[in-house]
Amino acid sequence: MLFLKLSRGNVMAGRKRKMLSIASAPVKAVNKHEDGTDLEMKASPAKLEKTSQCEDARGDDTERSHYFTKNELQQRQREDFFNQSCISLAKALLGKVLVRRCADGTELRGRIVETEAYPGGEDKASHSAGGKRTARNTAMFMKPGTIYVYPIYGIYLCMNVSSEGEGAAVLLRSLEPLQGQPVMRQLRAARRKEGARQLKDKELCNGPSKLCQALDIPRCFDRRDLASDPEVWLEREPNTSPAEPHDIVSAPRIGIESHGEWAKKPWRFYLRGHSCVSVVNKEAERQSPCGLEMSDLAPSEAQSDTGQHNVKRT
DNA sequence: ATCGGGATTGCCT
DNA sequence: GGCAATCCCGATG
Repeated sequence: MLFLKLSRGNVMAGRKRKMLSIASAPVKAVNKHEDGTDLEMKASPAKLEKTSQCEDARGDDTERSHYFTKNELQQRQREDFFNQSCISLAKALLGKVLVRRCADGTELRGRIVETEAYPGGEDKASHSAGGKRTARNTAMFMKPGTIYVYPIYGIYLCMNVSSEGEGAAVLLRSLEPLQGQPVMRQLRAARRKEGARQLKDKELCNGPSKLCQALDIPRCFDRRDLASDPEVWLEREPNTSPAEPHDIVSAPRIGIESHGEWAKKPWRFYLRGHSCVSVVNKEAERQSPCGLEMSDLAPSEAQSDTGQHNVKRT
């Protein structure tokens, strides 16, 4: 197999991470409140540094190479992709695949099916409203493609990708699981009541904090570069075309009701009819074009959903 | 130093 | 559909 050498974590770095991982791992492989994710959430900063996923694979110059396969280089989204306006990027991300390479080499993949644009500036709903820059939201002001991870409600995380524009970023809201579903299910189950029913595939990543759990995205990924990081990146699927406008529903963003007129901006985007979307907005779907002319629909159909589920785009 | 709220989720009725 | 969980961050004094 052809390997191309770039700068970032090599084999030795990987081994070192794995050993540290074992050293800090709980005795039971998967135990509620003792898995790595939980540890990450509750650990003090000093303790946090010892978890494998939070060890900075970029820190040590002597262990700083990573071998990307030719395939990886062809499909990985490079930095110019992220350099577009916030709303444009939010739509362009739909259909792209988020990849997470875990410390043990396991790769988890999910297709992005729902996003929200937070352009910043006047937008009161954004963490960067009014150009406000804080320790938390610094990543929103960094170069397009920078990951912004923030904690919410004390117990969850949300992942964003910065775009062009001061303080602008796109929230990732839902993924369609493509690879590593058993691992995702394990990561998600660790936070749930013992003995709870098994989650369906479409429930693994259908929410902003769910996808962070399922892909093991920790807080310390904040400010990393999605275009060059060895542990997380974005791919386009081969032989697929971008989502057509009629495949994309735009609706008001979720959970920001208190922000008045800004809550009404239709800056949530999702793939029409996709079963992994977290919240379907029938009103918005009725209003936006959907490929079929309204005159093609019987009156009863025009008022209900289109019957599409799990739409697979070509 | 203290205080209030949050780009959510899961469980319960 | 209601509501508790849970804590970091930013605002305020």
